Amino acid sequence: MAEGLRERKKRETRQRISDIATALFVEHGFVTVTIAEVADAADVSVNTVYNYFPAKEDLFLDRSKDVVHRLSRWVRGRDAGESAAAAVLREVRGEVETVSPRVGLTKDYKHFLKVIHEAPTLRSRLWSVQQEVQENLEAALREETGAPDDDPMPTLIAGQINWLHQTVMGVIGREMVAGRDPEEVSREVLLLLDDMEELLSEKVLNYAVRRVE
Amino acid sequence: MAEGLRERKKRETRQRISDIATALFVEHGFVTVTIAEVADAADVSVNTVYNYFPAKEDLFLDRSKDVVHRLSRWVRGRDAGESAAAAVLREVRGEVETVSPRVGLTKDYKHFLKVIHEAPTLRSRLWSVQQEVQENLEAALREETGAPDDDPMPTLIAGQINWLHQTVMGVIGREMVAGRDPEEVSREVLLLLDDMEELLSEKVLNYAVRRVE
DNA sequence: TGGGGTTGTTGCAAAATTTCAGTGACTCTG
DNA sequence: CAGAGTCACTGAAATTTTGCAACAACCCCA
Repeated sequence: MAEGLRERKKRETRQRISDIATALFVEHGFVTVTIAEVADAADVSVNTVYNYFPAKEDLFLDRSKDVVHRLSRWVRGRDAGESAAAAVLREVRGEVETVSPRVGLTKDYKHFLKVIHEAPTLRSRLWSVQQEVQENLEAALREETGAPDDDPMPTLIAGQINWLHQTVMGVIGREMVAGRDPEEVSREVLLLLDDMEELLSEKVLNYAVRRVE
Repeated sequence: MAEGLRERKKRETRQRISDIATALFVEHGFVTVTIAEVADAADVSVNTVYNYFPAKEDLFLDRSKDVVHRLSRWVRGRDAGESAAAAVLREVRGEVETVSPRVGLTKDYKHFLKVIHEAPTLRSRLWSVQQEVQENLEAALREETGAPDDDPMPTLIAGQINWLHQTVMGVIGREMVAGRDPEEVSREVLLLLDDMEELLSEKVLNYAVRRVE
């Protein structure tokens, strides 16, 4: 099962292109940097870039793709006796408390978001990533609870949990772009999370509780 | 204040382009139809099309733009003694009960959604419209309640209400694309709305209640 | 170890989207 | 009615994106 040279090179090339592109975008902006420039800097042809990334936006959002499975992963990993929403709350609080870059609590996240902010097509794509997160979560909930296909509850709960996550990411983004201090934002968001938990109904907070053995 | 010949022609041209484009997209799909074909059919130059619409997607989503103010309008028009969420629930139920095309309960909505479904860039753009709806609602809530800028509550409530709306539109879309009967979907969605109302906390249901004179 | 199939890469070319600067008709003001 | 300004429209160019055929590096198996 050892990975061949071919596959490694492929992965390396892809990563290199994405990294170089991201760096260029952060420095000069998304619209100004052309695909040709990216290809030049990465020392590949333009076609090779398109071989890995369907569109220009994918060059920048490639790393955001791991967020897609975050919520479903957290839910699947919930403790015994813990509900889906409770698990997500716990995990989010953990990330926020530790001022983790994974939730954007880092100085340079600002530059990242700035690129997205000034490129409408990128912003659109980011929202559709959020949508993927929710669809993914819904599937996980349906699987974990064994709810039938016509049961709307997984859809609804996924929406509620996604609201939680999306709002937190949104607020963090807004504050970081404003140049706030990560530690400070962390403290504020923890308070916000308390507010949000209070806004969730008991039905949401008690959905998909993992059976205690 | 009479509208000059210039402005009328302008509006007419814009509308004509959008209409023709939409018809072509519905018939042949979004990717297949080229801007040049749209321009030809509308008897204008390609550049004129771009004069009115910043990007190809805007040709199709132009009519969806009035959805942006829907939630904020409903909230601003809430009855005395009625909360923001209650007003939205009431209005949505009204639209669904009357099997209104405004919420997509119509046979030909299917073709409309099909165009969006098979064009990733269009789908992205649609999500960002939803986002605009929420931002708009948040602003309305902040204005109506007079909440200070650092009060997170309007953001949170807007998110909750937007969840309501977005989920309803999503379910309707899904069912209509599946070829379901509008009347039938209407009945189902009314039940769904009851489920959703039960999932909303009292805090949400009682936010921004209009003072009784 | 060598050959045949697979596959990533590339150059070339074309189609389509999108941007830009100019032009001419219309409008408004004095 | 003269002149300045505005604005829709146009032609040309830049950029993104797709398609195809060729090439070379890698992988697998005899």
